[in-house]
Amino acid sequence: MGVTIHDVARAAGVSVASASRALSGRRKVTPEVAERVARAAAELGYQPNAVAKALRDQTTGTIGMVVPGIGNPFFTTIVEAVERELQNSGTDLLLCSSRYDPQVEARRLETLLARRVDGLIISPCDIEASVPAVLDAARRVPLVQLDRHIEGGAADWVGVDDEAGLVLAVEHVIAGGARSVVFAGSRLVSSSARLRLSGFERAAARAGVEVREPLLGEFTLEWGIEAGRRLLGAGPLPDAVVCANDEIAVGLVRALRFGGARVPEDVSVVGFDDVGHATMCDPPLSTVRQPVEEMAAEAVRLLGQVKAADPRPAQRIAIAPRLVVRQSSRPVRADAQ
Amino acid sequence: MGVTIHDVARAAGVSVASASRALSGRRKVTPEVAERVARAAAELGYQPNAVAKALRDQTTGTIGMVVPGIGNPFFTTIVEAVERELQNSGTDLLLCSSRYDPQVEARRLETLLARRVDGLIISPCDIEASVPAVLDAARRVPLVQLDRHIEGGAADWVGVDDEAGLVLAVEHVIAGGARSVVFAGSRLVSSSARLRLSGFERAAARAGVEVREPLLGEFTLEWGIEAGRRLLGAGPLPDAVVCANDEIAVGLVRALRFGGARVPEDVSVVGFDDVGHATMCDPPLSTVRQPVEEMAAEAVRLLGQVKAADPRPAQRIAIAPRLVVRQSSRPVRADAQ
DNA sequence: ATCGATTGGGTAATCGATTACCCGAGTGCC
DNA sequence: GGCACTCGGGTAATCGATTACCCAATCGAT
Repeated sequence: MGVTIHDVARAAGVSVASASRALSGRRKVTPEVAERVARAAAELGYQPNAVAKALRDQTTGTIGMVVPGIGNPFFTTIVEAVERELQNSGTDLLLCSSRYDPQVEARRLETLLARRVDGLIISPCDIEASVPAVLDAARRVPLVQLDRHIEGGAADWVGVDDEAGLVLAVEHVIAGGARSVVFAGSRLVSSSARLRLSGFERAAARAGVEVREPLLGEFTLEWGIEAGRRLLGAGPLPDAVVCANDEIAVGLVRALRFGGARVPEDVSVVGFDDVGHATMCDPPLSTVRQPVEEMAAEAVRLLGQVKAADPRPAQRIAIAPRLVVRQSSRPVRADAQ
Repeated sequence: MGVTIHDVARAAGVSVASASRALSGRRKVTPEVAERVARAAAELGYQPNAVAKALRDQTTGTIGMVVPGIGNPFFTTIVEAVERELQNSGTDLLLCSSRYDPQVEARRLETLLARRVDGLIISPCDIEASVPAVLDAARRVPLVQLDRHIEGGAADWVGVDDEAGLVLAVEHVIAGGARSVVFAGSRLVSSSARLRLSGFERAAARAGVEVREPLLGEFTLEWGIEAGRRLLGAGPLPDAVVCANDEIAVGLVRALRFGGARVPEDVSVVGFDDVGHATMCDPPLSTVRQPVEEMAAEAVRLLGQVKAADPRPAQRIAIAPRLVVRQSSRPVRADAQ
């Protein structure tokens, strides 16, 4: 363990400078030297020490990513997309989970900064509580928020247009004939949770349909099941339930069916995200697709342009979502509208 | 950006040695010096450079983990468990996905080694093709295999006793009255895939029941659905299907029900893993539970003991799985056996 | 008073790779 | 032949934190 460039240089009978130059090709050496160094490196199994290189170059070839949790399939999908995107540029990803806890999130950011990552991509777990840690990090290193963001708009962000997505979903169920709608989402702790609710409310109000009290819990299958139970226990069902993500929608459909309701005949259900198993549940879920690949590519591209403590105004790139109609919502009626 | 210990020392009016000692507490300094250094560090917002520290100490406080993919809920669960386990010792996790590709896996190992991780935890994607990269890595740094492993037994391993788990599952469905059984698993590219099949075959042969041709594909929901379709298209259903993981089982149940078969009345279905949504599908899935927390704890503990190129024989720690009976399998009949 | 030990602080080496800087040899041109 | 360049190689500084080593001051004991 621990073959250094000095060992290679000695074995090749040249100076460390020549060895380094031969290996990196950043300055010319005679073919003779190049040959000897290459042979020595191969024989000794030399592998450059990335730590030393990072110290000298003041750059680690690493970017840090912090997401609320990797249990949620949306985040695993976006992590994979970011990793794929980075691979092209030879940078590695240090992945951390904040476990939906702003304190853990702040600690993870600290250690990523101590490890001198070249940049950060973060989906802040809490729209308010995450503010100080995120702004502090953005002051020290290029940072881009992906999907979720903190309030105030002071840091760059790439994500889907949450409000527009919910408008699509609401207009779709109304076009299918729904006269009463309800929103099943998450407590309003994240930007996604808030914007999706407000998009829902705006579209529903504009359409003039009956709007029930929203059901707010977690972004999980469990909460979807619970929300379905509550709907069943609260008198006549609404015509449509619009959910803040697919997990909730899948759980909700399951609970409604278990309680004897038919989907979509009695109730239309629409999800959000279109990752994971939306195509493979029963019935296949109508949902709003987030363009995950595009978001990841855009985040990486933007990260390359951002500088730490950038004085220029923060960019906010909202990518348009797309409605994907499957079988959990009633088809659009010819006489609608 | 870039406050160094020299800056702190200058601001405090002491040498870098004193500053370092005051901050680390590894040698005594006068209260006066301690106070001035602490104040200077706080005022300047000093944060030690982990890269420089790693170079000097020859240890990075980081361990690398390579799993086949984070789309599979079993791996996300085990990653989370390992991360929790490591957090206590203050070490960070560099997580990589091999995407089920031995070449990608080898490259990821290379970069983790270049970054001088203090250890590696790996679930090798291919029982044969992963051999050279894993053995090479084990020669250079402490390495523990978790869950999957390479053939030959040359590297340490922690996991569940796959064969024993399948025996539990088979004996359970037979106790429930099954006279014909089939295995739905994955192509035999990983140790898990092979051992689970062999456990199945051994138990079924011993019980003397009819054994159909196994269905081998991927560890995914999609493959479970496909496997279910194939069963439906191949004449009379077997009494029981034992699956290599829960994803397959959930997909298979869905396909069978869609095709009109009743679970568990017509067919018993048993999964493996008991992570993710086994409790929340319909019907709740009977499965073999992997003690993920315990496996993660054991892997981290073992990693602390392993040395690179350890001459002592490799350890193989197989933790006993536990059968969890829910509603996808017929209950054990009083008259059985 | 003197000697040895202890205490606390400073200087500089160290980790490994890169590269600024310097130097000698060779080349081309007048 | 002499001058200006180019080319390729070597020496040592650099990145930042830690610590081996050294030194001065103080204290206690004889």
